[in-house]
Amino acid sequence: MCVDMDAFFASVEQQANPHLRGKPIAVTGSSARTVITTASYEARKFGVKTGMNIYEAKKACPHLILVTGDNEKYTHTCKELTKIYNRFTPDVEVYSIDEAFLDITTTHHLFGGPEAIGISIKKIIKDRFGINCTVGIAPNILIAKLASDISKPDGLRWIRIENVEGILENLLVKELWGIGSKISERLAALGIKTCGELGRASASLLRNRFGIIGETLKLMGMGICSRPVISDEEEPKSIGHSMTLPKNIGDRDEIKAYILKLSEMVGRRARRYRYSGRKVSLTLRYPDFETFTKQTTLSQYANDTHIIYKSAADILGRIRLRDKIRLIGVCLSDIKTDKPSQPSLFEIERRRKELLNIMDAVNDRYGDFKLTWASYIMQEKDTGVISPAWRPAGIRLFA
DNA sequence: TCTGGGGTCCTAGGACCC
DNA sequence: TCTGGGGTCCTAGGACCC
Repeated sequence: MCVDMDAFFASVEQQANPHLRGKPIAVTGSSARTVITTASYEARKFGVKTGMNIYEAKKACPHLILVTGDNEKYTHTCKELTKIYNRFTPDVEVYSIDEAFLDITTTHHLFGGPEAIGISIKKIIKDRFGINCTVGIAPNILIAKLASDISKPDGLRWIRIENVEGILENLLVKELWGIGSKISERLAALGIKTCGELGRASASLLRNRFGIIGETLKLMGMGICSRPVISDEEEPKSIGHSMTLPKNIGDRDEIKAYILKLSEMVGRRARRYRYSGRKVSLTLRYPDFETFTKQTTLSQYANDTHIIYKSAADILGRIRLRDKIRLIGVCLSDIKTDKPSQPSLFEIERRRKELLNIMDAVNDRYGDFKLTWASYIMQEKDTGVISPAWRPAGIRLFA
């Protein structure tokens, strides 16, 4: 079963503020150059879509109401939703903040069958949070996801195994979870437009053109998918932050000030959840949107803001910039959980760790960089205040 | 008042080692 | 009288997802 909230962020905002109900609204980020994150269905009627910039969205719908997103609200709701799913099965995969997979194979009979569970979940969520969701039920995740995608909004659809073939026959491959614009274009070049055609395509042809995923593509066309519901929370593989700058900047010291800011955000999140990483990457985007990433490997696992910052700034130092920069990103990857902190043999190490812990605690409570190193303040002074980025992150690493 | 932010997975090429 | 085969690690880039 796939449970997908309808226009999740927008629905939550409409619930929180009755004035917004029934109106075309869109949730955005907080920075100046933001885009639409979610549009209410009232706004979608006018053509407002996720990813549009504000200018485009306002052009499509002049009386569109813009609401700045509040991630904590959505994360909180997501956690509450997860508890509801868990009443029906322990096998719940919280795939994203607004979407979950439930394996009800062995539990549905306890609740009167799959459809009854879907109806119950929809009702509980509607009663409790006032928001709609769409439920897809199928023999596997791929088709359950499809069932919910094609039944939005406020839908419930059970695709039984005997109906899979018929539904896929004329469905465009792009509609399948995992087939994006590039693959569907390449398939179209082979004369494959529908899932039916994909399922009948030559396996060797697909293998030749797409390598290892060729086989999977054919199976997907046939509606076959063996991906299980992964209810165990997996360890994250990277922790990163990026931000589009209020204005494009070319000054390296200014860029470095943002790198520091982002390094602190990354380091603090890593420390909070006890992760260290061995690779640091810096992503930059030019005004024309060309985007590139360079990374470096550390000699040891680390999560210190200093080390992350220094690595990222070193990378910057090796780059010849051809233009101003519009986006900067810092990411820590190749990460692992820290061992239960074994006290260091060295007094100075111990004191340093303790100091960092205290600084983090203060900053968690009072905000980024309320307590920081004097050397950092000197840098920041040059460039004025840097506002924190709004962050529609996955739900994994929230407190 | 042009185009966000956070992720995962895969491929390919080069350096280096035995 | 032309240069193997097997492997790891590293970096960069791209496709895809929400």
